[in-house]
Amino acid sequence: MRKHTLGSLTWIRMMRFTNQSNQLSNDFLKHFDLTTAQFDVLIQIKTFAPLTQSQLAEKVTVTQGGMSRMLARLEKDGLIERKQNWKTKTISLTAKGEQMIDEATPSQLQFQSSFFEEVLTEEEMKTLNRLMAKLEKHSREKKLPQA
Amino acid sequence: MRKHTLGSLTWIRMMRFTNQSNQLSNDFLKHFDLTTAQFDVLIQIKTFAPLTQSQLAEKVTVTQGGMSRMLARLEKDGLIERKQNWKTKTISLTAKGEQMIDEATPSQLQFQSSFFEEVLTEEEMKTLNRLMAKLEKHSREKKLPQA
DNA sequence: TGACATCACTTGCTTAGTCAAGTGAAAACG
DNA sequence: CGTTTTCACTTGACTAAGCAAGTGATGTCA
Repeated sequence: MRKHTLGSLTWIRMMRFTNQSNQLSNDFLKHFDLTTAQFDVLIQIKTFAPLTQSQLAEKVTVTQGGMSRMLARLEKDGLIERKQNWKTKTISLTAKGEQMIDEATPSQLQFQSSFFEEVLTEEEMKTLNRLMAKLEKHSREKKLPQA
Repeated sequence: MRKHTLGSLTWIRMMRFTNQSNQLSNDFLKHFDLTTAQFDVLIQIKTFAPLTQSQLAEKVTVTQGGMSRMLARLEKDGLIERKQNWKTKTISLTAKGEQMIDEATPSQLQFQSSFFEEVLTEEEMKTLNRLMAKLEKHSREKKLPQA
């Protein structure tokens, strides 16, 4: 028992790390009345608007149902608008949403980076980024049925 | 705008990757009627029992409230037992829980490893593990008030 | 034109987790 | 002995997400 392979060890560590840093991030974003998940969605909208819910869901790797609820909350808070447009709903930021994300972005990106910059060397960060790119791509492909 | 630093890019990638692989893991564990979160908790109990709820919560980086609920579910499913023991509750696996975790562990660890082994070289995996160890330790320290 | 299929989104039910207020037993103080 | 603190845990209200069934508008085909 306990065949803790290198991979499973790394996996646990990564889970714990993302968990911790996500909580810290939520904490940090409280100034702006945002959560990490909301920030992520808003930044995608800002960057890629106009787009539909399904496109957005795909970008942040969430199900359509999850996205539907998330957007309902953001709409209730007045950060985004959804317009029924032919068969789909087109999503865009409201002025308030725009302002919010612009305000939060610089410090939030800085905050995210700090998790890495405070412990790793420039070289290590590049390596890590490269490895994560590989891993992410692979898991994404694995997720798709059999495309 | 869009000062996407190296760190923030890496962060997003890691988030997406853990998200994806977590879902795949949940999918995989469905054979055993378990979720990733439950598997994680059970394995900790198996390894460190007997222990209290707060100790367990600390190990899997969850709040006490979260742990209370998690254990309530596991108890309802008959996988663990909680005994009021002086002031604290002592947690242990039932026979059913023990059997479940023993059955699931080898393939689940193998599955977790596969995310890495299928894309990275031995050398890269070692590097990644080392970097994650650093990062995890750091974020853990950051999380504690000011200890 | 009417029956059916498809598509984009919503919703009920569930797991998982957060925070903060609440509870109940034991300890410590006076 | 009674009051107050402390501790370990629970619980209510909430965000976030998954799956699967449901809805409603649009397209297709006989």
